[in-house]
Amino acid sequence: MSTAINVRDFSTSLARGLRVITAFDRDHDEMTLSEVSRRADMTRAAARRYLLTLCELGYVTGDGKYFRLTPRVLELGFAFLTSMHIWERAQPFMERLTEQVNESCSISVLEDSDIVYVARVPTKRIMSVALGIGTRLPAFCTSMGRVLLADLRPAELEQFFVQAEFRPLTPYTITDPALLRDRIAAVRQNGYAVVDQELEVGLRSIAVPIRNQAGRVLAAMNVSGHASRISVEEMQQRFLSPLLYAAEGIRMALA
Amino acid sequence: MSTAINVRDFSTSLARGLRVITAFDRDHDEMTLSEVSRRADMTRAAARRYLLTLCELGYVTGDGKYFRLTPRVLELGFAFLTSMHIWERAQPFMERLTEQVNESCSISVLEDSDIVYVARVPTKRIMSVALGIGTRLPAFCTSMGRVLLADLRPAELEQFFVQAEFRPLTPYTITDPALLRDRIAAVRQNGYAVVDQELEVGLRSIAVPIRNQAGRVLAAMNVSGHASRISVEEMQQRFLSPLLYAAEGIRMALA
DNA sequence: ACTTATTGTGCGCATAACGCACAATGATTT
DNA sequence: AAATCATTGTGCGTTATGCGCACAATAAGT
Repeated sequence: MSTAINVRDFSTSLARGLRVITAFDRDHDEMTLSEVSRRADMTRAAARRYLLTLCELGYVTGDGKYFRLTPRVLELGFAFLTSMHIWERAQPFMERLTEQVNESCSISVLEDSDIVYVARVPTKRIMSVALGIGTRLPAFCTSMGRVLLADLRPAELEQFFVQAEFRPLTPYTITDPALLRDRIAAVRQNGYAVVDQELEVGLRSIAVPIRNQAGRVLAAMNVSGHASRISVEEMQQRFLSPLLYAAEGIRMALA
Repeated sequence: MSTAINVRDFSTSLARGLRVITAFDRDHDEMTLSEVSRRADMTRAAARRYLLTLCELGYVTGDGKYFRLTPRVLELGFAFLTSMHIWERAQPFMERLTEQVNESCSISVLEDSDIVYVARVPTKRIMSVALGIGTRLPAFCTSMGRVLLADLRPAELEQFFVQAEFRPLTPYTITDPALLRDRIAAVRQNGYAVVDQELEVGLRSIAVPIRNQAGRVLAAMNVSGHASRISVEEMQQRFLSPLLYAAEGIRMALA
């Protein structure tokens, strides 16, 4: 996030209104006025005005007691997704790769200390969309995350180590900062990353960078599979070349 | 949209701030301050304050000249998507149906005069997510739309005919209101809808309702295919039973 | 170097949005 | 049925938020 802006340039009403939208989630898909005011941390009267405003604009609907979001809020996020149309060009390369290796394939970008999925081609097993585009995962223990971290400038990488939390997600998760730095340095050296069951037991993945013409890393692309089906060695031997080949194709397609 | 609210309950700052977000789209994924102020229809100073506020909150980023949305705006839309988790339970039925009929399958709800996709299982040909959840299509010329319209109460249906525009999308699109009413009545009678190339030349689809325990229609589910591969008669003979069967399974799963 | 376009920003001003408090309504308990 | 409790609706006085202007600074184009 940028350095704090001049307080007179900050719109508290917009910020509070957005807090009302984000007060809704999976476990609070419908809420009363009082619930919204508690979760959004504002008075009932303020919450009421924002809810009525969002109703008027079509983003929220109410039945006299409960409020809920409408599909129209997707437009707010879609404004971002449609701006990500660049990755549509990656689609054919990812589909071909998925057919070749018979595993899922994803592309993500780095945001704060997370990766965010911007494209995905699953294997035949179909996933719901909520697990696709927009998904955030911690960068430190994902193969795509390590690829993206490896391309950060030294000051950026320092900032990452200052703000990220390295909570173990499995018994295999590397959380020691010194060891993480070593892994990231190795990725910088090797040009790819393999992560073995650090995010989720049973999940292995290998990732490579997608670069622009100037050589700077735009995104990372991975292929992932189940530990029961593929070893780390097999993953490197079978997947690295097709991944690099697909990344090169994408690089040229984006030019 | 609800009747207009008391002007003192309406937050113009929130409304304007949201206009800034929706000023971004596929063709305007990055914009200067002046472009944003033109597209959001506000002064440069106002646009600037909202952009700085959105930067501070992490929804927008800027490089000193161009502003662009960040993946964080997906959270605004995801607040809705995660509230749609109910349809995750439909997923297994849809997957089975897709395997059975070898065509794409979707579920949608009605909003204003459009349908909005809330679940989708494509065939082996993978689609990018932007064409999935959240997609809006006109209700009047889609099979799912006609199913949903058929369940509207008379006053609601009248409201629909008042506000919707029936623009022809193909030479086959039915736009005559009287004929549309007949089709909707037939759907009410038959319990399903077939639409043949009215939305898109070459596209045929058949849809059935998904009802709750009280019998009210919650959503519609369809299977669609290409006119070159399947006739209308075949669609009815081969797809109607599996569709009804899957809808019944979903109804019981949602109970 | 000059011109044009765009951006940054301080500031006076008007009103948008604030929270309070009380009435109304609905749900729960006795 | 009555009492109690919780929640919601809303008018209103107050003030701080957000407004647009205008001018300086910067960038781009000729």
